Amino acid sequence: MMVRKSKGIGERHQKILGFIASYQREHKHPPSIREIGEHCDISSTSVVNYYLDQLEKEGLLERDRKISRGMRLIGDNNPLGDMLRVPLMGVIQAGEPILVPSESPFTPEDSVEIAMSMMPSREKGKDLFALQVQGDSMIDAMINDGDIVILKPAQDARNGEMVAVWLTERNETTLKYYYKEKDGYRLQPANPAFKPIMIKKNETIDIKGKVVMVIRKMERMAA
Amino acid sequence: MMVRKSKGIGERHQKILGFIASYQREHKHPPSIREIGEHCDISSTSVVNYYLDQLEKEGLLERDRKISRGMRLIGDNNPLGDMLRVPLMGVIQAGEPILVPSESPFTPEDSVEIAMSMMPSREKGKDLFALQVQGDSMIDAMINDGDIVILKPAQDARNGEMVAVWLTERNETTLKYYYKEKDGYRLQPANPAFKPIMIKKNETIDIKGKVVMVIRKMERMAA
DNA sequence: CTTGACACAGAACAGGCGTTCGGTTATCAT
DNA sequence: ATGATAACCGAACGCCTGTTCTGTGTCAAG
Repeated sequence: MMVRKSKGIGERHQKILGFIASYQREHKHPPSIREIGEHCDISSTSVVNYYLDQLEKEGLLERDRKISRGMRLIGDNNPLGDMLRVPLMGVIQAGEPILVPSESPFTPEDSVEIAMSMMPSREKGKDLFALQVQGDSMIDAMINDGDIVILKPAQDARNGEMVAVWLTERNETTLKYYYKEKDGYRLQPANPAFKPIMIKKNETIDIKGKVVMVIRKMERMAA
Repeated sequence: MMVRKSKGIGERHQKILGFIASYQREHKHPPSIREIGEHCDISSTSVVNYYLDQLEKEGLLERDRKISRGMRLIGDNNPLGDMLRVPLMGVIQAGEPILVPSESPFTPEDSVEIAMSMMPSREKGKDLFALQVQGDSMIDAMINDGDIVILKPAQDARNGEMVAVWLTERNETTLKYYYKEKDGYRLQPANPAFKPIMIKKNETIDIKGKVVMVIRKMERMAA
């Protein structure tokens, strides 16, 4: 028989970690000790328990004693994590006002999953929503056609925050950094190559939300 | 006593769903029927079972019969999901070559969590890595200072793919759309306002990887 | 009033499942 | 050789847990 001298983790440990991960991916709950044994060619539950204890000592696993399937993978092994499901409300484009989920009648055909750990500040509110940018009108905000922007509903903003605004007078939706100034507002593009839009006090701006995150998937591109 | 006429889900159902979600967030495994009962003020396991069956009929829950804690939330209720943990290898900036995780000696001080469902194509390979952009040198790629780019190691690319390249002759790292042409290569910026870089056949380009995704967190901005 | 669906309680049963303990084998340092 | 240690096995014990069955009170329709 194979004998290893108790240092670090061996092939058997790896196999068990891998099995727990794949099992949990499939069933969404951890396996039992006996299930681990079956799939890792260990005929005795006590041996599985033996390995599990070692993995716990190594800090790769945590166990809730006495609780069925009470184990969880730690660190890089853990395939599961908290995530936010953000409803994808539709598209945002220059010519049309964006649709903010005003209370109930929202039907997210699709949704976007974001890892909790990636969320800035503590915008962990459940009222976030996402829009897909259509067209090149947001280039000056460094946002491409097809990008997904995650927004948090808001009516006002603090200086330096990027907001989605509906410019009533200009009949335009845009994403800009917001600055309140003495004679009105300054809407600053993210791209320094573009000039800011100055809004006089008599004009109205309609802040729809704060931009929390921008995601761009690089699928492919037309030639 | 309260009596509801069997249509849809009521307050009790909501409470149970909420408890399962929060329990799973905390323990990383589902609760037992008795645990649900305790926290939802249901004194009999049969009643919990009763509600669980209804939730399953409503399609909000799935159950593995006979299996301890064998339940999972479906759809928007599910707080857990498959995610990829991508190692954050460091920074990418114009003046320096990027460090690609060449096999083993990689020490991801930090990592980035991406929902599996957000991954383009089937780049579900585990060899992805992330870099944080430093400086404004990638503006022409529509990528800001501070953005995080997810890369897939590659030595060559197909037309239309965005790649990270090290331009040996120019001593520069850049992100561009890649096009092979008759007399060399054309590296096209994402921002149409910028001109492409033409690479002659005698110059060498060193493709480091393909850009799979770009993520921008909008924390705040300096005034 | 009767009937029946519905919401719920409680207890008992049976299998699931973690734990424990006595034993066995193989390797290695002394 | 020999004792120590690591890596197993098998079975038994007992709590954990899902399931099932009987029973009760409420409310609305007939």
